Amino acid sequence: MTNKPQFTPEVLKLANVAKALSHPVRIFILQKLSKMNSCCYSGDLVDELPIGRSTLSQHLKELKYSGLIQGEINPPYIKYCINRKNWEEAKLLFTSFLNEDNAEEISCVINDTIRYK
Amino acid sequence: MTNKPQFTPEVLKLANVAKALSHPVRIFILQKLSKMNSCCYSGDLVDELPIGRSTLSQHLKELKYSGLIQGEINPPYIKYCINRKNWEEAKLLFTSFLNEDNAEEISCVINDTIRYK
DNA sequence: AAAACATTTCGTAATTTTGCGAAATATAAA
DNA sequence: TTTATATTTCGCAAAATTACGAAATGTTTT
Repeated sequence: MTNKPQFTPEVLKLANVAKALSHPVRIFILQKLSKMNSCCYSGDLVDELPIGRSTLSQHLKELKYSGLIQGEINPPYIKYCINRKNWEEAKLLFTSFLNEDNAEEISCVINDTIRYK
Repeated sequence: MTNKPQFTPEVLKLANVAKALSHPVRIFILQKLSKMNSCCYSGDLVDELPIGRSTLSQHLKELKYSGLIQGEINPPYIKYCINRKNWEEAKLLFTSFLNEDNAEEISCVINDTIRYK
């Protein structure tokens, strides 16, 4: 009879982002792509990573699925870039999670603008 | 022939912390414990989570293994608290990773317009 | 049209993760 | 000493993750 509680959407989102970041290959890719105006091709990345092409492709697929990156088809290449909107959202989520212990200033986002109370 | 590169210790550490955070149960626990002076008993947590006791115990074990929490034996209870030192280190690692995009651009795309139409 | 190229998808295998209930451990209370 | 309590460990099963090479897809170049 004791109803088991559900996770809040925020907790679920955080866990999903963390899962996307939970492999060295994916950390490496995001570290690269998150830098300003940086985009990459799968073929460039594979030379910098200790994995094969098809495995890299799977990691890129996962990052795409998580929304953190996007692939722009530019035949016969695919140009991968960070998805700025989702990346910023993930950053915000994580930053507030990591600083919940010492937050004294409350911030909120309205219409994509960060406002401080 | 082409020597495959290794991951830097920083990338490996980040991936490990992210893995520790990659499950809603573990996010929930850390969210709780990271608040100032907050500690919990396994029995308190299980009522707030949609999993059984033995499963919770496994998640706690994993968080302990990752170094983010610690368990103080307080018979017959075990009091779980954040490991402040490691938590702060993880926060620092993550914060700088998430804000690397403000750093200098390193792009692997050169002469995009010339090479690709 | 054929060959070369960039990348993904498929099929498969090994390993890890997640979850549960039962049993074990260890202490406290009766 | 028996019983109750708090928690973990064990044994198991289902599902997910990671990795690879081969084959497939689609685009250029020759």
